[in-house]
Amino acid sequence: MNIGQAARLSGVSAKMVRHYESLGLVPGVTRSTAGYRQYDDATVHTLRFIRRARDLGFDTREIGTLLQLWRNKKRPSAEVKRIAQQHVVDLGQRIAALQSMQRTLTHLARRCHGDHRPDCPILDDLAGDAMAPP
Amino acid sequence: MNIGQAARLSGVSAKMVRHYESLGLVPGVTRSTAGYRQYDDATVHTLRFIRRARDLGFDTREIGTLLQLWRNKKRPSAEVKRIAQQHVVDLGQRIAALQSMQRTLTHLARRCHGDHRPDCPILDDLAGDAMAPP
DNA sequence: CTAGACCTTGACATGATGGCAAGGTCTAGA
DNA sequence: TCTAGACCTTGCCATCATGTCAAGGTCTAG
Repeated sequence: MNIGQAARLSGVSAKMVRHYESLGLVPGVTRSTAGYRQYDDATVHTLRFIRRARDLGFDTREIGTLLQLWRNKKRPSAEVKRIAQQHVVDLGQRIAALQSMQRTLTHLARRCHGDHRPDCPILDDLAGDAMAPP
Repeated sequence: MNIGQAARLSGVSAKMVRHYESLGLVPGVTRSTAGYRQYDDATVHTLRFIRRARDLGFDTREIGTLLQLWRNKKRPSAEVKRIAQQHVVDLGQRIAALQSMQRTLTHLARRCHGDHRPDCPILDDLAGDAMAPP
């Protein structure tokens, strides 16, 4: 099958299929006489794996490692688990950072009148004139 | 003062000071005869404003708007509040997406033995062989 | 034979930031 | 006065995952 169909079946855009190939995540593709990439079900399966891993927030480096482990029938599951747990920690840090921003902004917005008047604790905070706690 | 000192005082790297200038976030800088950018306290104040806004996750477009409002003494605070609240919503969406990933991965990792054996629900999930719920 | 769908490569853009390189300038100390 | 070292300038490249566009080749159904 051609790249378009592989893309449709896997949920990965044709562009990204080529990109993953250039990164070495998908093994060497065979080509038709005209130079078209030819895919089989196994490759589509790999692409779906990549897609799912991306959806879970893994970056391409991590996905490369996961693919190796997936292919290695003698892998120790501990290694997979370690990667997953590290990723859970990373996600937690990113979540915490965003939550901290959100908390601050929510508090500031609550104290802002939000009418035609110009005075605004949000701008005051950004400008560094932090008010004393109430 | 030169760019290095302005950078130190504002917490914005010299590189980014120049970048914000190119984006028009900081007003035209005066130059010394040798071509060095010269800054005053007002500009440092603006740079601190930008830094704080970045720390709260605003992108440069939003920061541009916030700066305009900050400079406009007749601004309606409602407009600032609207931007802040929209940003809170955006943050919420990003947080939710990350939390969803984190939840999924945490569940999968919990079910993974994490020892020398190769079978691993994490890889099974990525490969699409989702197991039926227990 | 041809229109239209599909494929190829390659270049450029995003957004915020870092790094490097080649060259000019300023300042304190010998 | 010379000089080392710190500082400044511009400009280009890289990141990361993804999209878009362009110019050109190929395939297929009518």
